Amino acid sequence: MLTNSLVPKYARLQSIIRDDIIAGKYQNGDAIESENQMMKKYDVTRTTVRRAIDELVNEGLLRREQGKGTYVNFRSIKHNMWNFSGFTDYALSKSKAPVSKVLENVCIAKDGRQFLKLVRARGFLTGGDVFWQTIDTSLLPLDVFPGLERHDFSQASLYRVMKEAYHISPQTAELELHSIPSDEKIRAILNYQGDMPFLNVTGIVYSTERMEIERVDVVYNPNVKINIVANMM
Amino acid sequence: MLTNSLVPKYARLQSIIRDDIIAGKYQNGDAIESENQMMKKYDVTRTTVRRAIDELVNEGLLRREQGKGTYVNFRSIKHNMWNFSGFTDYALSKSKAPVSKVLENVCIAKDGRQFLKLVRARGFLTGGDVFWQTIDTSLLPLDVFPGLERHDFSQASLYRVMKEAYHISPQTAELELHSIPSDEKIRAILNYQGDMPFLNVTGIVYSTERMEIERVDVVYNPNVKINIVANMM
DNA sequence: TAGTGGTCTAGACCACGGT
DNA sequence: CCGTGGTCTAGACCACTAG
Repeated sequence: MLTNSLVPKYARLQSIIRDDIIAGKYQNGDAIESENQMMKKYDVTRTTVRRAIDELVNEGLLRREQGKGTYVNFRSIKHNMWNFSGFTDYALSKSKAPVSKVLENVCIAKDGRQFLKLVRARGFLTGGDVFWQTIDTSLLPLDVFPGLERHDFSQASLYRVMKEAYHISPQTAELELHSIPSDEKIRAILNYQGDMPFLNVTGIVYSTERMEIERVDVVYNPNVKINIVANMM
Repeated sequence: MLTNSLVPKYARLQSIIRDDIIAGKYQNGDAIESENQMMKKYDVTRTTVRRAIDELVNEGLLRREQGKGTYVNFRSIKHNMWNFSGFTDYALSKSKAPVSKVLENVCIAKDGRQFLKLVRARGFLTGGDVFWQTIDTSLLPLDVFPGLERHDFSQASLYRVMKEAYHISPQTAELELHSIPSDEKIRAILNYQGDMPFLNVTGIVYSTERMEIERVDVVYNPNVKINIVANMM
């Protein structure tokens, strides 16, 4: 059933199950086939079946119940993230497909300098659905990054372009945390149905040479878990 | 090394590794021991080692690189203007008079342990007026701090008591950020007139000996500026 | 080439839930 | 009782990285 290929078996099985769920083969709350059934059906070991299911549980699409079965679970997704090291790398490190939608991309003047204003919705693509995580607004000084406005940031990673095209790396961010009220525009962009207010982080990113390279403003989907580790000494 | 118990081996190994990271045995970016080394050291199979590491990768604390190793991934906050290094010291450093009002001070049981639950409003006294900054809820394990409930925390600094009476110092906090809706009770306690939602930080504080010494839940007055410096490399 | 992580097999025993 | 998911062993082969 699952013959050899470049992509691992567990990943292909994962896609098969996810497609079944998205296609509506199972309804929300339905039990999927048992691990034993899948072993035989796809001629793989239980380890491989479990790995495929593990990934889907992590995506939030499935839920296990010991002694009973594995159930379809359409609910909010939890991600641990602290995305100032770059959303793209974060997504890839979790084997998720990062998606960016450019909402605004203009050159503006501020404080006597020219900036590229870049507004993007960021999310993960999973089985045809996008789970929107953040709305990122970046102000990028064009005297530091001349020609930056010609990149397509729906595809390219901002920090990767900084490093590879300009040889500038972000090092430190000075940030300020806010809580902001629920807002219809934000809710629409993030496709967020709940009533919670939003977490908003603004600040300035500095390069290894202590140059100011970005002013950031990030609004997080309340479904995103944001964890940090603070040193107290 | 990992003898039988109720909690699975991979989870205990996971805790060991995480504690090592939090305790600073590895710096950010350091490679941890290889899977093979851990197999021998803890006398478990590679599957178990990998499971423990998988969980930590999922938490965002580790990152794997094929052919190279597994690296510590957390981004520590360099210095924080907020309360986790001690509200009292923070206030004094700003030449303000700290004020605490104890809202609740009870012993409770949770997870089979006894805790002191301490709820305090914290603020600055300026010209006869108090500007309330935060509402701190602390759960303090009484097996770690026997007799803690006899202190008067409207006067005493919690962290000072920890250090001086118990010789235990907070070192690291693992925190989660939330935005929570405006709430009449909170508004009343903080004497906050506006309509902004609140920033809420919850987490666990660890001592220099990697012991869990406090569970915190802090709600901030929206008038408070919360700044952090994040290291991105 | 030696060491690392990535995948996979073929078993085993356990705890839990429902019949 | 049987079937479910939860944990674990003891291997194997692979792809990748670095000296």
